[in-house]
Amino acid sequence: MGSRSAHHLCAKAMTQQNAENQETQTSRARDKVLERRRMILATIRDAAIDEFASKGLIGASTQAIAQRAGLTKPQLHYYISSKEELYEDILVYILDEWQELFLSASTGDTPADVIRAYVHKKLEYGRRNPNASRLFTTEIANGAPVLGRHWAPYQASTREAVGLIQSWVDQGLVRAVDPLLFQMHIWAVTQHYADFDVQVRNMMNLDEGEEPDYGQIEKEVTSLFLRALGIE
Amino acid sequence: MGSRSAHHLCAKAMTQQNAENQETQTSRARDKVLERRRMILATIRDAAIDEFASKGLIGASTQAIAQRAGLTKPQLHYYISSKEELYEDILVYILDEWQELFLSASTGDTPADVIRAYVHKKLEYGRRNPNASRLFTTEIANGAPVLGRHWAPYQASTREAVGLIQSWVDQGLVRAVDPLLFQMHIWAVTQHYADFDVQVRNMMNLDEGEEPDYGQIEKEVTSLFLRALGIE
DNA sequence: AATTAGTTTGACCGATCGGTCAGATCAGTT
DNA sequence: AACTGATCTGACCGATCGGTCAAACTAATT
Repeated sequence: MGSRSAHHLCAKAMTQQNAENQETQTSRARDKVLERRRMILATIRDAAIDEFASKGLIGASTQAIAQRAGLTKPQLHYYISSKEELYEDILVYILDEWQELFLSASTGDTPADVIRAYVHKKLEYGRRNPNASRLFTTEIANGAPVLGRHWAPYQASTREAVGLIQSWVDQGLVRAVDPLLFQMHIWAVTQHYADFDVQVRNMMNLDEGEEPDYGQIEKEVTSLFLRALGIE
Repeated sequence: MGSRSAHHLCAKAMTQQNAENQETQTSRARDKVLERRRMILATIRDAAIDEFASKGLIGASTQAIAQRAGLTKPQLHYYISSKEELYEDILVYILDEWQELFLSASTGDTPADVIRAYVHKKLEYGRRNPNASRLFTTEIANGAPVLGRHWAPYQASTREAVGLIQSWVDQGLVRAVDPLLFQMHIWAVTQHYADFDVQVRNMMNLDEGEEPDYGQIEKEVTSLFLRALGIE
C-alpha cells in the first residue's frame, strides 16, 4: 500500500526523476533522495488525513496541512500539485488499504469464522486509523463528490462477499438473509465505532483519554451478526 | 419543533420585536410581519442544512446559503447573526427533532413491538430528512466541535433506553445483550441508510433517481435485531 | 402627507484562501 | 573550488471569505 502512494503523490517532484535523466548522480545518492521524499510524502499524507478528517475537503487549508507536517506552504506545494489532488490521492490510498478488509473466506472456514475475522479486522482498523475512517465517512456523507469516480474495485469486492453469503444461505448453513444488506449492516456497525468515537465515548461517560472496551464491543458486534445468521 | 427554531434563529430581527415596543402597529400587521419572518427563517434553515450537509461548517459559504434561500448576503445577515450561530442553531434544531425518535415503550408493548417501531421511525426520518441526518453525521465524524456542548438531553434519552432494554433482559423476555451497545447498533445501521445513501445506491446498482427498496431494508434491519434478541 | 418600523441594496472592510515565482540555499559530484 | 540538481523561502497574486454599513426603499399607521 505504501508503494501505491508513491505513484499518486508528489506529481511535480517525481516527474523530474521519472524522466530517467542521465547518471549525473550515483545511485546511492539518488536512493537517499528518493527515500527522503517518500518519508516527507508519508508525513504530508498523515497530516492531510488529520486535517481533512476534521475539516473536510473545502474546510481544510493547505496552510494548516503544511504546518502540521512541519513544512511551509510553498514547500508543501513543491511535493504536491494541488489540494484537490492530494485529497483524491488520499481517498484512493485509503480505499486501497480497505481492499484487504472485505469479507473473504479460505477453504475450511465456517461462516462463523469468516464473520468473526471480518468484524475483528474491521474494528481493529477503525481503532488504529480513526481519521482515515472519518475522512472516508465525511466524503460519503457529503455526497461522495470526489470518490464517486473511484469505487469500481469496491463494487467487485462487494459482489464477491454477496456471493459468499448467498452460498451459505443456499447450502442451508445459515438462516436466510439478504446478503447485500447483511454485509452493509456489518460495515455500518463496525464503521460506527471509528467515526462516532466522540459520541460513543460520550454515551459511555468516558473521559478524554479513556478508550472504550473493544473486547466487549467486538464480542457484542460479533454476537449480533452470528445470531442473525442463526449460528450462535 | 417549528416553534423552537423561532427562538434560536433571527437574533437581530427578533430583538427589535421582543422589546415589547409600544403599540404603533395594529396586531394584525405585526402578526403578518412575524409570519413572514418565520417563513424566511424556515427557508434559510432548509437551505443551510443542504449546504452544511454537503460542505461542512467551514466549507459552506454564507453566500451560497443566501443564494439557495433566494436572498442576498446582507439580507441573510439581517435574519441571522453569524454562520457559526446558524450552524449551532440548526444542530440543536435537529437534535430536538430526534428526541421523539428514541426507543420508548408504552405499557403493553412487547420488546418486538418497540424494536419494530423504533427501526421504522428511524428509517423513515432518515429517508425524509437525509440532509439533516448527514449534517449531524458530518459534525460528529469531524469530532463534534460544536455539538459537544449540547447533547446532555441526548444522554438522558440514552439512559432511559438502556434501562428499558436491561429490564427486558432481567425479565428474561429477550436474550442477554449489552443494552448500550445494542442501542448504538440500531442507531448505526439505521443512520447508515440516510448518511451513506450514495454508497448504498451504488452497491445496489441504482440510477440517480431510483430509491432503494425501503420495505426490504426495514424488514432486514428489524429481523437483524429481533434475532439478536432471540424473538424472531 | 407625514411618520414610523421593517427591509433591501451596493459598496466596502480586513482576513484568509490556493497557488506561484524568482532567487537564495543546500548537498553531493567532479 | 566550481558546478549541478534538489530544496527552501519571502514576497506576492487574484479570488473569496464572513461580516458591516449608510443610504435607499417599502408598507402600514396616523
